[in-house]
Amino acid sequence: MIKNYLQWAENKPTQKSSTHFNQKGAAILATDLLKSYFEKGLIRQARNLFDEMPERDVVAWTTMISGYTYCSEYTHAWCVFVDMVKSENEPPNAFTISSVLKACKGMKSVFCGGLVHALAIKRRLVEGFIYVDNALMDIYATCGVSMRDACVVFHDIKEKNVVSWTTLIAGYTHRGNSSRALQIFREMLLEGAEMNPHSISIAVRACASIGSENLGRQIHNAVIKQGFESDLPVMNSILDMYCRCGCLSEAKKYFNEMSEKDLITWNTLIAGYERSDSIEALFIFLQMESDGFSPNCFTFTSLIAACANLAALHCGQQVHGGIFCRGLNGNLELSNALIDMYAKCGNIFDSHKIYSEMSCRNLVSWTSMMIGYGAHGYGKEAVELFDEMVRSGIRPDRVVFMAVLSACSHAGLVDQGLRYFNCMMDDYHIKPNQEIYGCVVDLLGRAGRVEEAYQLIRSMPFMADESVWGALLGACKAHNLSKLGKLAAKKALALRPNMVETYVMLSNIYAAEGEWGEAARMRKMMKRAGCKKEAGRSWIEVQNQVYSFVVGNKKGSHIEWVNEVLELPGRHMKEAGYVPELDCLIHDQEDGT
DNA sequence: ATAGGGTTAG
Repeated sequence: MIKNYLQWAENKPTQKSSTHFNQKGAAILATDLLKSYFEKGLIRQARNLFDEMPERDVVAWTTMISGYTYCSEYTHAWCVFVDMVKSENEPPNAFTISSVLKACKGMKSVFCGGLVHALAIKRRLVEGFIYVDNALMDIYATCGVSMRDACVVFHDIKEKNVVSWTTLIAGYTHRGNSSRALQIFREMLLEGAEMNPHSISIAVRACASIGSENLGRQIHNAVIKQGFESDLPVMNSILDMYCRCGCLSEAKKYFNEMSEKDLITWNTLIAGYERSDSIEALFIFLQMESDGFSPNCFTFTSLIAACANLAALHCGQQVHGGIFCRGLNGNLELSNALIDMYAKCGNIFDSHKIYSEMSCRNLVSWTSMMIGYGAHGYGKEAVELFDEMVRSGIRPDRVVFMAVLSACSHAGLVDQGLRYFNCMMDDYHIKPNQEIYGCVVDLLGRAGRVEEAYQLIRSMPFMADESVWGALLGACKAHNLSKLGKLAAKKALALRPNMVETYVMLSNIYAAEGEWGEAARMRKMMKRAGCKKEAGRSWIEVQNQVYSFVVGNKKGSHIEWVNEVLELPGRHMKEAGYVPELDCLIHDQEDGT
């Protein structure tokens, strides 16, 4: 190996005029070669060369550490650093420290980061060595328990630069504290630090995650003014911001104007459309493929979610096939999306199959499976899964409590559900939000414990919103409690006067009591509030086509045989002795919906 | 000759 590089070195003209190699020149050339080996992914060759080098100076050691890190071999990088410190010949310099800190970040080891920090203090390589200070901030911000240590380092930096600010902002954003991140972004501008593409893209991401369209637009204007429109990460984050703020047509406009696009650009737009127009998301994917891009895990996750939203089982299965072909089926997020898709398409067994074949799971995996079970009426299974999850050492969050509570509600496991509600507050100190209260009201209400549900609302530490009152209203309607029902409906309407369902329900309560005048008055109020009831729409997939239909749908090319299919469950229900309860039907409006 | 922060997935 060493012969190789000497041969190579001899053929390469040196910048220096010296005609022969001294040791120093050879070492420099060896380090050069070391670097280019890593850049080509030739890790083995780099290691052999390093092992054969007679003199290894601090630069060579540092090149090894950053080379391994470049190739994502973080543990190897760390081992080189340990060997270097042990050998005591070449003490690490600021370059070494910042390189090895990046390796610590790759290992997600704040412990190793702390050791390096201690060594850096001992060798007086902190405060004033901006690369070291910024790298320290970065490891504490990304891997620390909180932002505290990162802040301590930040405040001790006398001359902060854009990188210091950006690292701090990114730390808060990635931890989900985007408003703090944006505060710091403002502070940065006030202190006179100039924004650059890096700081802009993280600030825009923060805007996107809290839906701050206003600030997002301001930053977009600044981007145009300063000519950063050609920077891909910047434009991708702006695209994402418009998507998350619900400005899809604008997002598409800027997408079309982009001269250069990468896979992330396409993925961002597909994910944006998936949330509100899943069919369009699938069309954009087809365009993406004809543009020569191949899908990755991110693309597939959005496509699977789109199929889930559309309840398009066949399409979802085809996408699943594509995932398999590319060997992407081990991806955690993708598996989570598949669990959800199969459950939403009515195929709970395939959902469970994906779940059970996963080699590692996160909170989302468990939650998706529980939501699936709950929606299919498998309350007991959801409850068992929840207990198993807690036993396996995963700490539940509000979303998974929501999943298990809603499963209990649908399966009529009232006391079980109430136990989880109390456990959430007492053992995990999670404060219930509107959604959780709504779920518990629903849980009590379905079981006929409507008075208890009302008392729960009265005991809430904040004002119940229209969805909580709506849950109570539903319970009142199911159990014919007209007095409390009227109260719930009025409360809900006071909070959201344009909720059609509430008017219809209230009107129906009056109608059921024979108070036709009041019932008609509600209808008029509803018209005045300018709202119209969306017809309840159902859909069915037959032979790779999704058909949607409403009650009383008569014309259409395919509706006749869809109706035929639909008669089957009706017949089964009749055979089982089911008698429809006619006074529960929502009274039709004049326009026939 | 060796070191930096940014974009997509519930």
